[in-house]
Amino acid sequence: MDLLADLTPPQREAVIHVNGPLLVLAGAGSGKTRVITRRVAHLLHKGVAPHNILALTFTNKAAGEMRERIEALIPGAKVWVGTFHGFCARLLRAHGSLVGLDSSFTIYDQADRLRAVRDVLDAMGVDEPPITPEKIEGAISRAKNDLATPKSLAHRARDDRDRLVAKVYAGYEEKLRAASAVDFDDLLVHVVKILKEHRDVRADLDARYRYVLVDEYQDTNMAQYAIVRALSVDHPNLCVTGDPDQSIYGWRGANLSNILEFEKDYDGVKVVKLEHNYRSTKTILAVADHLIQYNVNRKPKDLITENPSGEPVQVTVYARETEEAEGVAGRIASLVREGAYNYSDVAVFCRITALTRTFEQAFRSARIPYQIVGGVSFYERQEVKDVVSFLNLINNPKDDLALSRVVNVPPRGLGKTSFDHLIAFSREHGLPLLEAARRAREVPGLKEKAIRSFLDFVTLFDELAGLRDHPAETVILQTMEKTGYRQHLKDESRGEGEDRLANLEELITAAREFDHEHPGATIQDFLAEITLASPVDRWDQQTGAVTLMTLHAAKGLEFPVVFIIGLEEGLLPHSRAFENPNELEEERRLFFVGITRARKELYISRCRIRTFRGQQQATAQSRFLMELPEDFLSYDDRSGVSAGDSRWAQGSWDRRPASPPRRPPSSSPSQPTRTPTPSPSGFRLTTAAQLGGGGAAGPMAPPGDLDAFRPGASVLHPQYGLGRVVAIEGAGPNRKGRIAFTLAGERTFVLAKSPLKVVGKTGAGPR
DNA sequence: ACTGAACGCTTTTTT
DNA sequence: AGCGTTCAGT
Repeated sequence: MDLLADLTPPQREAVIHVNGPLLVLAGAGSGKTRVITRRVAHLLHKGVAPHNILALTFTNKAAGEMRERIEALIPGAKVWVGTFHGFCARLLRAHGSLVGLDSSFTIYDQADRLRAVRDVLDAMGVDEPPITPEKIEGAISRAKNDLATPKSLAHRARDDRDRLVAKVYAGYEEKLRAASAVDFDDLLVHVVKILKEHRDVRADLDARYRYVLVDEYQDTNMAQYAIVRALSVDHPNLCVTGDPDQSIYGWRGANLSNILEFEKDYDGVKVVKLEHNYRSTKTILAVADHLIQYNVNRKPKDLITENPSGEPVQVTVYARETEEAEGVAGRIASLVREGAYNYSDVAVFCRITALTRTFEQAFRSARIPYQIVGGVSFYERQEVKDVVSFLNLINNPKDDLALSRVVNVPPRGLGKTSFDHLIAFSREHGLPLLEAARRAREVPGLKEKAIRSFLDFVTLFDELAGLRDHPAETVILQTMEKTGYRQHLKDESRGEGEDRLANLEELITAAREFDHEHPGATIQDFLAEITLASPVDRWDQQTGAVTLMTLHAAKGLEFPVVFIIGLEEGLLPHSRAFENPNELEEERRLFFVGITRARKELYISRCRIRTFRGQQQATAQSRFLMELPEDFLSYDDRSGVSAGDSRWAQGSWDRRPASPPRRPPSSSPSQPTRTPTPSPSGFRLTTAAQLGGGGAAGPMAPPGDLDAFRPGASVLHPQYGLGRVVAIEGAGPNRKGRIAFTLAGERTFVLAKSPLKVVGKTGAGPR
């Protein structure tokens, strides 16, 4: 076929570019994937050898898609397409020894790393860390993404917490090294180290991967940048594609300047801009474009489409989240009933996974087929993890974390005490736990019964370890039999055992498929595959079901009909982003990504009351709602509070910023981004209890002045100064208010007992 | 050593 | 609210 015939001039430019660095700035829906795959095909046509091409993506799903499309253009092309992490894992199997890594290293997932951090804290004798293990783990991860070592971290530590983090980081590294394990970040970091310290290896790889392509370049972090950079020194035929407006992984260390500075970084960069959108209606695009212009830190970009105008974007307000879910379900049902769409044409996006639960229920009772992407991954389920841990131990006998997980599964009488003795012994002799268990007789303090159990375990292990080089399916089946795990689940008194066995059956199926697709592969390969798999990878557009996923997971996908739910302050934008303008802009980009997934119809909703962590809370509408262009919206308040009073129904839209968003870059602090959030106007009933029909038990609350504290209201505190009500928690006289102070951050007060004064209502009231 | 109960914390997002 | 971790009882 002619690779160029159906391309626009800019697309063609990108496709036919062969040598030298190339930056493709691709707006949402501009046919980016198509351009990349065509370019690969073009390179191959020009005589570039397939093994000289390396295409890197962020998710396996994106990689799979790209591989498929290249395969369709050039059947049998052996181009390496994969994720950064997968690529690095493979590289480390071959070159890991350069950084002291066995080729059989284990890859730790998030749960493993947390476990490891806890163990280190334990070993350090820190009973009550001043920061949570999660935070420490996060700090370590961030450090790694920035290529910081424990030493450099210790060096720039400012306070005790920093020092603790640095110390735990050091202990953590040592623990992983001893266990011959790497975490997700290490996969990248170790490769960076190799590339930096071994010029010959770097040069070889640079020459080998003569043509490198990186997708979603705006989401690369320092480590990923360093890898790409090192592979493009002698042969800078690097093609990166991305869209700064779709950068949504800053929290994970993504560095936007990688893409913004690309032109300065490489010599003679060719830049191609793809601004033509082939996906969405004019209306949807206008809404997205209008919104994203509120970002100050941004390069202007046009989004053009010749698609039809389409329907207005519908914004709906519901009373509470159950109604939001039912409303969406009802809408989907009628869309499908009318025959315009299939279930698989529809997606529902939310900011956080926790919100999917309500929708699950609503879909179930409306008999709408759905699939949830994200949440607890299949491979994180306990029973799956147990079996997988055993596989990990077989593959890497030094993996202490894996051993501690399975040594007493099913229960064989090894409790904490015995295990502690074993740990002490292993520490003293510098042995992996498995070796310590082998010498259980020498371990001081062990009871005869425990000794025997440990030895039995080792015998069992040895037996299974003999299967190391067998196909994954065989090893799993044998493990389940010989350990008695299958029997153990069968015996489980409650019905849960059935489900768990079913999950393990699924694991076996996955292994069988893997064995089939990768003849000659070992459990090591299987383990790497499943550890690096993400929930999104299992998602399938063609299942005839509505898709329910987070906004993050939605990147790179498209659907004819999209619902974005929970447009509330604290949710989107997420409360953790409130204080940081950059994070706030990232939230806006996240919303932007969601909007631009939609091809034909877009529905946006929020509710006035949301139950979160068991608490009912009145919500404030998202500030982003006011940044959408009114002309392209149709607004529907179904929360009931406005019934019969049209003034209220319009209210929410009275408070939008009067000025158009296109503004000089140096606009005053009163620019739209900083506009204080209006309260949910038209919301006469202030507390959750009142709106819910006074459902809360207890004495009637004397409404009094407390009702003046509504989300959005401005308040004054004698000490903390000016603030804004973010949320009201609970109802009645003891209700609490969460106040975001301009200077003092967020604090919570029992309103009746606080010296807070309402000084003004930002929200629209009846005039 | 194992079981059930209280406790406390949380995840925003993911390779 | 739900979950996992820790605690108390047998």
